[in-house]
Amino acid sequence: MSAKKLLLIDDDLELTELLKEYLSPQGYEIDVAHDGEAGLSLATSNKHYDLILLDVMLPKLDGFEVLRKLRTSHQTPVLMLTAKGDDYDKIFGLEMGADDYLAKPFNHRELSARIKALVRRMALLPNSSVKQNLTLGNVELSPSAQQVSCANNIVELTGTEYSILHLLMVNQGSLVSKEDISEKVLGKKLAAFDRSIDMHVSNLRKKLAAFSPEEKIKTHRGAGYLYVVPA
Amino acid sequence: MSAKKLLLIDDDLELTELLKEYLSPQGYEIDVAHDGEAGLSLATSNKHYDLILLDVMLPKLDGFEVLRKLRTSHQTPVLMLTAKGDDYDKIFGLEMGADDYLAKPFNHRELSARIKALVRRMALLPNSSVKQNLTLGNVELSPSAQQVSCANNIVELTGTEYSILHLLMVNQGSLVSKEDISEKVLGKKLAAFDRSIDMHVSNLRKKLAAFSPEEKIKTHRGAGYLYVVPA
DNA sequence: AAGGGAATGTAAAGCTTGTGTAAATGCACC
DNA sequence: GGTGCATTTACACAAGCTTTACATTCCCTT
Repeated sequence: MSAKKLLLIDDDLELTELLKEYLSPQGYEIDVAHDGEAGLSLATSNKHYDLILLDVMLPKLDGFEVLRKLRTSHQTPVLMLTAKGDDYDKIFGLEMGADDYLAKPFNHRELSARIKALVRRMALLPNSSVKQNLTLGNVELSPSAQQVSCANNIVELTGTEYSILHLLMVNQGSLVSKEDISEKVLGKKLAAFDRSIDMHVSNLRKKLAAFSPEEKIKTHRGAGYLYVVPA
Repeated sequence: MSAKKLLLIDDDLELTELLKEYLSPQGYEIDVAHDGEAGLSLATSNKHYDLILLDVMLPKLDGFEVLRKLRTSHQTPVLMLTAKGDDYDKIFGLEMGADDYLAKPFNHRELSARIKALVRRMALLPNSSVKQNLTLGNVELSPSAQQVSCANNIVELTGTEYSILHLLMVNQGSLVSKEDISEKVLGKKLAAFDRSIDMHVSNLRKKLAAFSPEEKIKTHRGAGYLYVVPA
């Protein structure tokens, strides 16, 4: 198991130094950003952090904003930190997609335990360590670049289209319901008469068909979609 | 997506009732156990909870013990609750494999938010249910894809046809009445002069016959249908 | 053995509903 | 205000479930 990479986003220089010194010996690699913009840019870089520690009070872009923007493209676990022990803040952060929340001042051993719990849990996820390319037929999907090529042509996909294709390809040969797609890709329950998944699939098919005629995403009426690998 | 199943293990009857009433309307199915042994036994049953809420102070088997034993076989996410807000307890729980820790008395909205965060994160796991294929003779039925192949040809079936075939194959060698088929597949009682089951069976036979001549679905006049596997 | 009625087989028509997709709208970001 | 993407709206279409209609088969009765 390689060292886990953490990103610490906090403007308190004293605290970041302290945490760095405290966590490094525990086998973590730690990068630090001191404002929201720098943090977001690191978080969305190709460094692939295992966990982000995010302060709420930040210059340039506050913690909630960083989280919101991050979640439009990344699912990296986030542990939020805050000076305010305020319940409302906690709830807000968690609902926005944070995985945990700790109020300052915190017991450093509790922080360490919570980091460990999150990292441990994430390690159970598939592909968390190695993001390898996924090739099926003439479609190749590279998670590191969030890019797809089909018959050696680069296909320009939006983030959502990419995520749907990824989900379908990972579950290749198995049916994936629209409910599942909605929850895993859009992060919300599928509402009645919601057609957005259909639209994304439609666009996805159109883009893939431009380079590869054979049908890859099959519809199972009333059940969901299915990615089939051509024999 | 079906409702998330939670298991609440706590001996405080008042609290469990309260939580049940608070969480049920939010779309969770909640089972309750009032001591450690009952809780552990439910947790390790085949109910497959999405999340376990575990009190520390419990009769018969304390929360830490429940967690320790659970973790020898299961990875179900656990959120621990405790009357003591003591940091040492928190750290101990988290290090033992809990995913989160909340001290009583807690803000119910914070609990709700933390449950949501854990469930959301777990939903990113791949579909764990590994459904086994069912093969009889040269007919192979794959539940994950809701697809059937016969003599290695993919047979295009509608959802209803698939369900009927599945039902008949599961009950291979024994008779299945039209009443049963109607109730289990169509979800309604069979009405007099209703011919729709006959139609589905007719279409099913036609599609299977295209790849395999021998008769597979036999009619028992006045009784129902029967899937026979050739000797 | 023959006739008749009831259950079944199935083609075709009817009807409901999910799906494909263009276009409009909304929304955030620049 | 323009761009890019997600979502909603709208409508046509097609899939597939059910009904109808008639042919056929199977028993049961005589």
